[in-house]
Formats: sequence, C-alpha cells, structure tokens
Amino acid sequence: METEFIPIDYDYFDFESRNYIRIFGRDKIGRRICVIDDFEPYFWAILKDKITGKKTKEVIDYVKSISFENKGRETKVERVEEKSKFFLGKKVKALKIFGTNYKDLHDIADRLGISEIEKRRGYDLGLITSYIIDKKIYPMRWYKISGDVLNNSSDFGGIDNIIGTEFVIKLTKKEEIKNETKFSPKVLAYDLETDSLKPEKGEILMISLFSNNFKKVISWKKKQTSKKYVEFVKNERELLEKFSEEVKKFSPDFLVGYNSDNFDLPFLKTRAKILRVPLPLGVDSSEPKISRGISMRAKISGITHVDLLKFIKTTYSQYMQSESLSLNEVSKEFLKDSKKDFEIAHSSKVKDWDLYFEYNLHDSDLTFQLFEKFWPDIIEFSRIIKEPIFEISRNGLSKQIESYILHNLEEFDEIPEKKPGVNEIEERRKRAPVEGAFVYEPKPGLYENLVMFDFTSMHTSIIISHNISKGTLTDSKTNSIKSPEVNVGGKKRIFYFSKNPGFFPVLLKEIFEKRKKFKEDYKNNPNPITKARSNAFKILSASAHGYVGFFGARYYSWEASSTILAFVRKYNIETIKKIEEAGHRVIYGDTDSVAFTRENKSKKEIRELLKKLNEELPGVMHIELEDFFKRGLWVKTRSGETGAKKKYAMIDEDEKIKIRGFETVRRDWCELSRITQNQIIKLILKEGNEKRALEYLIKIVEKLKTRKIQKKEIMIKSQIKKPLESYKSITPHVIAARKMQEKGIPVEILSPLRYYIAETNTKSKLVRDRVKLEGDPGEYDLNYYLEKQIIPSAENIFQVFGINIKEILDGKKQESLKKWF
DNA sequence: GGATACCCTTTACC
DNA sequence: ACGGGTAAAGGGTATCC
Repeated sequence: METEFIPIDYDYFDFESRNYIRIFGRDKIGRRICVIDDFEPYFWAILKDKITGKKTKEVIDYVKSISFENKGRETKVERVEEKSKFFLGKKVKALKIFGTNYKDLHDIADRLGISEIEKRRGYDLGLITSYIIDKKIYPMRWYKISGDVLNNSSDFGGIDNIIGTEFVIKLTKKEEIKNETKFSPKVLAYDLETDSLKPEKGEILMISLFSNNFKKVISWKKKQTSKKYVEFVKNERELLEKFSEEVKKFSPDFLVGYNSDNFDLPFLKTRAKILRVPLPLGVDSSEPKISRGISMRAKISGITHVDLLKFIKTTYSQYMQSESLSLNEVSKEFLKDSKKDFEIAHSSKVKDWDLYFEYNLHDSDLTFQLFEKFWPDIIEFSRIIKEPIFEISRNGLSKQIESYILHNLEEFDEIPEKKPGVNEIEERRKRAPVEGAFVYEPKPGLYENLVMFDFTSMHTSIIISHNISKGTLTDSKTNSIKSPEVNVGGKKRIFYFSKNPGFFPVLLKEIFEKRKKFKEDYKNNPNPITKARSNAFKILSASAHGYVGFFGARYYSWEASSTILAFVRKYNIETIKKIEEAGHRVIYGDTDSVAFTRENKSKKEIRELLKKLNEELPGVMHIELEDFFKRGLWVKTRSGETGAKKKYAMIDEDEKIKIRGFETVRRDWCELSRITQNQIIKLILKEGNEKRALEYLIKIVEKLKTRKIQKKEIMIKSQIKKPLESYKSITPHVIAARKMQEKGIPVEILSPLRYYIAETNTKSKLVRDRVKLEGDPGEYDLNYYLEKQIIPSAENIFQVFGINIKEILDGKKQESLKKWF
C-alpha cells in the first residue's frame, strides 16, 4: 500500500526482545493510520587517543562478544562499526555499537569499562528521539510512505487487532513531500467538574467535550435541563464509560485540556480505579499513563494529550500580559472571552444546574479556541525542534533547545554529550552563581528628549561572535579568544575559547539568522504561521544563554556562562562610555540597553552615532535604536538616596507610554494605588510638569477619606508559591490563604488570593491581623490604604519635583497647598 | 518596649 | 530539579539597648 502520511504521535513496543516504533498519524483524506517501523538502537564508545588498529580490532571483538539476559530479554551487541567522529569538537575514533533493545544499551555500556574506551555516549537520548534522529521521520511533516498493511495478521503478536486505526502499516519506504504543510487536525477539548480537588474525596459531576460543530456535556447528578447538549447517564461509572466511548467515537488526534496533566486526567484515572471501571482511552484501548516527575504528564496511546496550560506556561508566559495563567485570564488576553460567571459550589448546594452545565461546556469551548489560537505555534515548534507535540507542548525552554541541538548534531559528526547524573548536578549547583549583568544607577529626575539603544539578542550574539561554548573552551592561549576578567572565588581569571567554530555557536548562528529571516518574513507577510515561526526562533534564540548556565544541561558550562555575562557587562559599560564621550548624558541602562539625553543633536546625528557604535562591534553583534522619547521619569528608592533601578516611565513621540517596574505594573498592589500612580505618571509625562498630577492625587485621597472608594479597588492580589505549611514567615497573604482554606476553598500552589486590610478592633499592630477576604464584610482600613498604598506609590514621584506630598496631605503646609488652588 | 537590621516573600526587568 | 541574576519593596522576626 502507498499513501501520504503525517506523523503525529510516537510510541514503541517490544516484540521478541526488539524495539518497534508505532507512529500514529493521518493520510490526506483524514484516515487514521498507525505505521510500524523497526529500529536498530545504538550508542557510541569513544576510544582513547593512542589506540592502534590492532588493538581496536581486539576491542571490537570483545564488544561483539557481549551477550546477556536482562529483565527476561535475550540481549546482545548485534554489530559494531568503527567511525571517525567528533566529540565536543575534538576529532575522535569511535565505535558505533548496535544492541538488541534500546533499554539495554545502558547495561551494555556498563560492561565496557575497559581501559581502551574513554567514554560511552548516546544511550540516554530517549528511544523515540533516537529513532527520529536515526530514521528522519519527523513529526508534523508529510511523507509518501509505502508498506504492508497488517490485516488480521499474527505479525508482532497480532498487534493490528488491538489498534483502532483504519490501517496498520509495516513501513518499507518513505519519502518527504517537500513544501507541503497544510494539515487540519481533529481536536477535542474536555473539562471536568468535580465535588473536590482530590479524587478520593469527590465525585465527577460532569464532563464537557467541545470541537468544531460538536458540543456535549455528560452528567448524572441532576437529570433535568433545558440545554440540548446535555446528555444524562445513570451514575458516575456510566459517566466514565460514556466519556471513553465519546472519545473513541470522535477519534481525535489531540485531546486537549487546561491543567489536565495535573488535574483532569489523573482525576479520571483515579475515579475509574475507585469505581472499578475501565478507562480505555488509548487507540489500543489502553488506560492513560500518568508519569510522576517534578510535574505529572498524562499520556494516552495514539492520541496526543495536550495540557495547554503547560505549553503556555513554559513557552509563552514571559511574553504575556495576563496577570495569571488561569483559563479565565488567558482567555481574556487571547480570545477576548472569559469564563462564565458561576460560583462553584458543592453539588448538594448547586441551585442553577443549567448554568453549571453551561459553565462546564464553556471551559471546554475556551480550551478549544485557545488550542486553535496556539496551533500555529505548536506545530511550528514541533517541526523546528523535530520532537512530537506531546513533548514540545510540555518541555521547558532548556529541553527545547537541547532537543534542537540533539537533532542537528549529525551535520557536525558530533557524538552527543550525556545528561548530568545526580552527583554532577549536585556539584554544579554547589558552584558559585554566575555573576549577572550590569545595571546603571539612574539619576532621578524628569528628562526631555531621550533616546534608547539596545543590543539585539545580546547574549546569543556574544556566544556566536566569540565562539563561546563548553566544547570550544580551551587551555591554549594561541588561536583563541580571551574572556574579560571573571571573578572566581575572589581571584580574577581569564578563560580562552578556540577560534575554530564550535558546533554550538554555529548552530546558534543558524537559529539567529533564521530568526532574522522569519522576522522579516513576518513583517512582509503577517499571518499566524509566519508569526509563529518568527516567535519560535525568537524563543529558541533567547534561551541559549540560559541553557548554557542551567545545571541540568548536557552542554552546561560555568566558564562559558561566566564569560558570556562578563562580555555582556563589558559591552554595556563600553557603550555607555562611548555615548557619554559623544556628548550625551546617560540616564539609565539595564543589561543590554542604554537610555540617554539627545542634547542638541538631531535624529540624523543619533543614527550616525548608532552606525559608528555598530561598526566597532564584532561578529553578529548589533545595537538598534529602540525609540526616541519625548520624556522619561526616574525616581529614588523608597529608602535611601540612590536612584531606583528597574523602575522608569517614558513617553514616545506618538504619546505611547512605557512603564517598567513601578507599582502600576505590580500585581501585589491594590488597583487603587496602581490606577492612581498610573494616572500620575501619565499626567506628568504628557504635561511635562506635576501640577495636574498633584490635583488628581488630592482628589483621590479625598475620595478615600470620605470612603467613596469601591471595595473592588482596594483588593490586594497575591499568590501562594509553595505548600502553605512551609512558610517560615506568616505574612498577610499566608493569612488570606489560611482563611480561604477555613472556608473550604482549596488553596494550591499558584492559587490566586484576594484580600483587603480592614478596620478591626484588634490591638495588634500586625497587618496580618487585619486581613479579610474579598467577600468578608467590613470597612477598609483608611489609614493603611493611605499610608501603605497611596502615599508610597506617589511620594517618590513628587519628590522628583521637590514636593513632599505627606506634608501637603497632612495640611501642614497650607501655604504650598494654596499655591495649587 | 521600641528601634532597627535582617530575613522571608512576591513580583518585576532583562 | 526542569532558563538565570539583579532589584525593589512590604511585612515579620530577631536582637539590641
């Protein structure tokens, strides 16, 4: 049989001790196909330098003789090839050792502790990754495949009889169809409503399913509704059965939930176990498998289970405005839609079941829409990184970049480095932290006519331009690049990096250039696909330095990471100096940026200065003009006399305001302070003086004092970041969380908290003794909101103009107050 | 018993 | 344990006199 095929999900099975890969995907007319392929697992043994040809033959003969039984499998070295390769950029002689079963490679490697073998590598990539690297059948790309259809065959123990796809094909040939990218997957979103967050303590009340032209809520507790999409079953057991049935009938490529790795799927599985009912969600009717690492991952055979929260969190949260990653906030930002208003209650207390059904369905609806929204990003990531969507939708940034490297080592003939073991990780973590970037201490004030320069992808361009990596680090002072001085345990040290291009900087250069190209593509042809591609390379490019300094990375290097940062500091400080020498006053700079006054220079002259600065930079390093600004505001720190770093506000020539670090942008300040400060900053930047801002402040204070401020505006928002019991310091937000628990509202890590500081008759001076939850009756503590919220957020701004707002508000300085009215 | 330095905690910037 | 260091800031806690 011959057909087109797009691989979506990969797994494997063993048959007669060998590994076989199952790839699930579709053909052009939407039929589900399972492709079975064989796989010859291998790893590398790197030989010591001076091993002679004769000795090599002896080693090969020894390696070939390895054969043993492992976990009931007959396993052995199948064959050995001698190859010339590179390891960390150094030329090496290596043996490519093929074993019977991937899972035994490590044990084979353990038997190779002989003096002629220097290192053993490549047995820890993961079976699927290894397979994809070897056979080059990449996820989410189209192939023309041919193979034999298994039909009621006894091959592989009759595997085709249990796989519920239209065809099961044993692969014989494949060829990529270039430039063919169009693919519309079948996507089903789902969401549970339960009586408890713990499956041992509460039943599943209903499950909603949502897709294109498909909506359904299955429920059992209440059996009357006006909603047509609700289907009732007898009890919770039938609910679970019905859910499996519906998923099977729909046959999705992607089953999508929100926080479903942690909640929905584990909950379903546990309830099924408690009720002793099967949950055959897999295409082979297998149960979902929950793996427990740092965080849980829920896998379903043949269907890619996507937990959208994880993808958004790891890959996109840093570029988002949402104040939390809740489905509600994220939907507001990306869909301009939000969850249905419904107060979740225990099923015994629910009054409006119709609304509950609607709420449940709408959650699936939002999840589905979000998946559609992020689909271009998800598929581009998978294509670029060459890992299945199950992986890329869950992996952190360091894993993404590492996968990209592993899939591209072949072009350099590089043998992969191994993952660090627990001891190695422990040692890396014990090392002194790498000294970070430089932040310029601003001189507080309101400035006119500003310019901001910044380095484009600074860390990445430094790695590329100076060939910095674990592999290029060398002892040799000739033909090498010198690092700036690095502080190592109080001593100044210099590191050297070879000038011979290393695979890591070269690969990064490819990413960097693709980033530039796709950014251009997006500008010229803006659409979700070009945007996603541009974004994916942006994210990969931006994560490179973090990867080098991450203790869990295969290509971690303290020396490389320290050198990158030393260069970051050096270039930033040098640029500041050069700008000052050109006659400008530098106001501020953080890591890769410099803000300075334009003085009497024209825009043209500024562009010429930029050009000159760029000519003096090496390699791909580049400074760009971020913008011209009409005005900018910098303030002092609350305590002390120094200028506050990471806090400033600027207005550009289109009146667009950029605010960084101020309380306005901090979620843990109440709305009243945030809005008030925001207005004050806006008025000052627009007017160029503080007059109207002060009038505004006085009005707000008056409103506060006469208790005309709405309750909503004084809520303080925060989050619990670790288990509630583990807090050493009992702060107001911990008290708020405890109060929520007392009310029976579950508090988990990252649970949003909303509380206010109330007037109470307690003698205690502690703020925490005045904490009340959002719904609790009470009056706000006027003094607290004045002294601890409004005044602090405004006073150092007015200080810039020599105004002490405390004195004005206290009425002590009637004279200066008169000046304003 | 009050002032203060320090620690814990969250959130932001790049 | 799952990208990092730098920084501001509030509130609690320990420590001093």
